[in-house]
Amino acid sequence: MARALLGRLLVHDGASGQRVAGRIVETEAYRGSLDPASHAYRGRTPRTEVMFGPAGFTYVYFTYGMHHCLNLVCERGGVAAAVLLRALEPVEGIDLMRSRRGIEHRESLARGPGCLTAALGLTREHDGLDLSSGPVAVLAARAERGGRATLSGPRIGIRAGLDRSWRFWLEGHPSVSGKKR
DNA sequence: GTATCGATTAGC
DNA sequence: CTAATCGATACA
Repeated sequence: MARALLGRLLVHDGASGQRVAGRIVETEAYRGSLDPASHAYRGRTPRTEVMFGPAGFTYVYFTYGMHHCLNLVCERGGVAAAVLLRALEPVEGIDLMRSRRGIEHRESLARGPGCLTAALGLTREHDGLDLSSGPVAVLAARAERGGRATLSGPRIGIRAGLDRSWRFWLEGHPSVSGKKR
């Protein structure tokens, strides 16, 4: 699922009326009860409730006292699975992303999960939104891969579950985070 | 109630 | 390598 989700993410900004969008170039899969690295590993909590619901909703969490991360919920109700969006190549609304991030370099605007939400203007207010009817939407487009291969490897920033290659990224893409591109 | 620890990032 | 910074969670 995380591999298949490489496509385009769209976010409509209610306040400004502007739209920001980017190609999804890096993702990670988290699989609830099967996955010691998942927030849902130890069962339902208020924060992870949305992951136990049906696919097609956002899960946005706050971490390290300063960053937000965006996930897309997968699988049927009762099965807690989600895909963390780690990086985008900015395509639309680039100037808005620049002003939000306070940097110029396009490839770095949404490079890393915390930078991605900052560039898109996403916070806990965007948790639990329906991808089919809200301001956050996804277009699955094979053409978005631009001929690059999809590589996989261990997820970043976790201590448990390092044995699984559940991080996926477009080979050599300049907007991919981490050491391995 | 209290303690611990992050699915991170920027900076030295 | 480390500081920043605070909510979610586990445990008493």
